[in-house]
Amino acid sequence: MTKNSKDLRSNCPINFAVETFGDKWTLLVIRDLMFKGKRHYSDFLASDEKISTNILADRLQKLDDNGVITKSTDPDNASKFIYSLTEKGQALLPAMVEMTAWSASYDSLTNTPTEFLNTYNENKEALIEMFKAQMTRIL
Amino acid sequence: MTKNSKDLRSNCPINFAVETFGDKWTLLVIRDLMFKGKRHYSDFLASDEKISTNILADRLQKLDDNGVITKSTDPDNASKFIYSLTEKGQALLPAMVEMTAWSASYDSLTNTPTEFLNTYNENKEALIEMFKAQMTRIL
DNA sequence: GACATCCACTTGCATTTTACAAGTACTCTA
DNA sequence: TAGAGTACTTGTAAAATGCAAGTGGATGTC
Repeated sequence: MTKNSKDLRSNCPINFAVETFGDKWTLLVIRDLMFKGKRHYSDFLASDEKISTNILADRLQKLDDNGVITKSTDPDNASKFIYSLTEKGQALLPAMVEMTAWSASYDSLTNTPTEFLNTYNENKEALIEMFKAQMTRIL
Repeated sequence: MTKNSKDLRSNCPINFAVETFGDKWTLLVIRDLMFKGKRHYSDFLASDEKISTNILADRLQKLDDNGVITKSTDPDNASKFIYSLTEKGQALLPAMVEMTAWSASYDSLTNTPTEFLNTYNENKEALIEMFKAQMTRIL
């Protein structure tokens, strides 16, 4: 098996998505990068869902392998690394917004601000553009 | 723990999505219902990714528990069951379309028709409406 | 009305993945 | 140069998954 042979179960796009982020943790890391401005290993560890350190290390490695994030040394502190979304990772924004809208609609306990759904319903594309601009500022 | 206590790791909408369909199989079942017109247990078993029967039974049960699908007896054959998407399940369509568009853009081996991305880029909402109409016809 | 078949599972068990706790190597800070 | 911080790795128990086989209630066939 060569490095580029991904050996997926099928070439269905939904399966590609599942094989990239279909587990209990990967989307939470992407969320932290995309919406919460987290960049350092310890930032992800500190998230509410309490990812364990070995799983975090594994997921960051896989996201890097899959070209969704990149890892670089922090210019402000050589003992730290900065993780950030690649263009491929940033391109998940519309999917993330749709998942958020779905959960906000069906989870009675959601912490999503009501303004999110309002804006989503009024002008979905504007909402996505707003997050895109925010993401660009963060990265 | 009562029946309605879901005991989620957090109330973040992305986490709600992850806890609903964040595993290697659930989205594939939803895909089969949403885009492939599959309805019977044996249809899901026959999908390319080769889900095993105990996992399928488990995922169908969980999707039912979570109100994403319903199970009813097939009027044409009393020994068969029909699984179908609830309104909550159908509401995942925009997220599924976005995931498909993402995979179609970044998976060089994708089997997504090129027409999908063309239509997506030209008029995303029309694409979603088209699939919504197709879904209504299927169900 | 017995008998095989179909369908939707369930069960048992080996393998893989995940969770939790502890430890390590490298870097920065005083 | 001692101590703290950061990003991991390692060990191991628990849980989830994969695979093969079995079960029980219709259904169809003679």
